[in-house]
Amino acid sequence: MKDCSQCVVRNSAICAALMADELEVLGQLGRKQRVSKGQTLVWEGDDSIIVANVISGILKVSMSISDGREQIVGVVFPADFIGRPFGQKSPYSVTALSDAELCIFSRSSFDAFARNHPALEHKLLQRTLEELDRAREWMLLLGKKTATERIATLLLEMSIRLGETGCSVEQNELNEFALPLDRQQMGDVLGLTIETVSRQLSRLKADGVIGLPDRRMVSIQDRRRLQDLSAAA
Amino acid sequence: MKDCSQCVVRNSAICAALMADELEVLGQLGRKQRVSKGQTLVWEGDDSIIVANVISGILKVSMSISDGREQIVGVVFPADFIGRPFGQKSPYSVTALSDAELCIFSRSSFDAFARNHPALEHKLLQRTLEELDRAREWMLLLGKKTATERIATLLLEMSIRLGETGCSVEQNELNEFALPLDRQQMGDVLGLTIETVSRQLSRLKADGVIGLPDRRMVSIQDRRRLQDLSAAA
DNA sequence: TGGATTTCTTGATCTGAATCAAGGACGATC
DNA sequence: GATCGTCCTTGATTCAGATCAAGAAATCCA
Repeated sequence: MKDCSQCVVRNSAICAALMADELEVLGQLGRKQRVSKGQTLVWEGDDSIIVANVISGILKVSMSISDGREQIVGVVFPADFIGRPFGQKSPYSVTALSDAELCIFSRSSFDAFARNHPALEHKLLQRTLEELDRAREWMLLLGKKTATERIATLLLEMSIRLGETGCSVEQNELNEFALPLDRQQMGDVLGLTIETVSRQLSRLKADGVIGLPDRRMVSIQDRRRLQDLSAAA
Repeated sequence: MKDCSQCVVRNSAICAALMADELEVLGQLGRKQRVSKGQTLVWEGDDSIIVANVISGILKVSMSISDGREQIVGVVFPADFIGRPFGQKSPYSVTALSDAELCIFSRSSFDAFARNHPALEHKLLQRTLEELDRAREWMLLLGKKTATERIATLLLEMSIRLGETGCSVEQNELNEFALPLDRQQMGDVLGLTIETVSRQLSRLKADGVIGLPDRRMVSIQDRRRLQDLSAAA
């Protein structure tokens, strides 16, 4: 890698744990790579060869059953970490939902570097704990929420996560944003079919809770109502 | 704590990362405590005050919606770690499903100790990554599997996790075991109602796939068939 | 510019699991 | 060993969301 110090996610990715000199060493291990929309970086069940930081773009983490049923188990944003460190196999696939830029490491070299840099491992631990919290929150959604509640929860979550800028501190909930997911993918995140997703969105629009300027764009018109509908704890 | 070196989970809990002298220091920070079945140690939304290692017994990790709907998002076994380190609030509750023995630490003192003991944090990271894998596996179950598939998956998972003895290496799948969950709790893990759980179990029994000697006991009579029914990847 | 393709919406119908409603079996207590 | 309370099973019915089936609206590209 040329120059990590100039990286846009330098202060928000796990690299923020490192001093300039350490960062340079890590930089030697990684390479910047562009991936295009639809490309799969890691395949479920394969050996865990690579891990990466996301510089730009959005990716999905998914698991599936042999007959083709697929569940999206995570959506990854810039500054997030992807891949399965410290494990032989990757239990899930990682696929780009948009064109994306990554900073890729071989898992083995990343593992070795991390083991010698406790501050980096600490950041990774914090991120993994947050990811686990999010996964469990989603288990509640998948196990117990109705279709309307699921859609409302997803829209609010997206408005928050898309609003977290690279500058980690600032975070503003967006009231208008482009969904990084198509209808099918929304269904795969929510455990619903594409038709149910479409119907629920139409109803929220008809009720004046949201606007749908075009296929991908959502505007939140009544956030309070959306929050009530989301059945938050 | 009196003597960690004699602890039954000394070599399988995260403490296995520590040398004898470090273990003694950690031991000073913790206290052994018995909790009885039904007792809740951590409440969803409260400040994260304590973390603990499980010495014996089984506990549940759960999240709920204000109207009372509850999802069990984790089942915790001996040698596992509970609580939310490095975070202000606990997003979930932890409740004993059986009488249990714990080795409890105040979160702040545990956090401080862990930050100075990278090997311990590394173990914790590994465990958290495994827990995340399990949570995602369960998201697939909750989002995409049928009632029969869910029950089959749970029975197989229980036969494996209950078969992991304290001596981390050895692990044998049990063909007869006592469920640590009642029917309602099975429903809360699987995103099903108690009636559906009961019906599915009755059907598996009628089909000769399992036996149900009494309320809590399960015997697996045709593991291959149960595996097929579980819709594993 | 105009078809072809993909993606999304809407309607009609079906179905798996939820809900409603009894009973039955077990364990505890006296 | 009768009585109570809890937990579990089974049956009848309902319903939310899946499935099946067209169309409509974007997007692609030739």
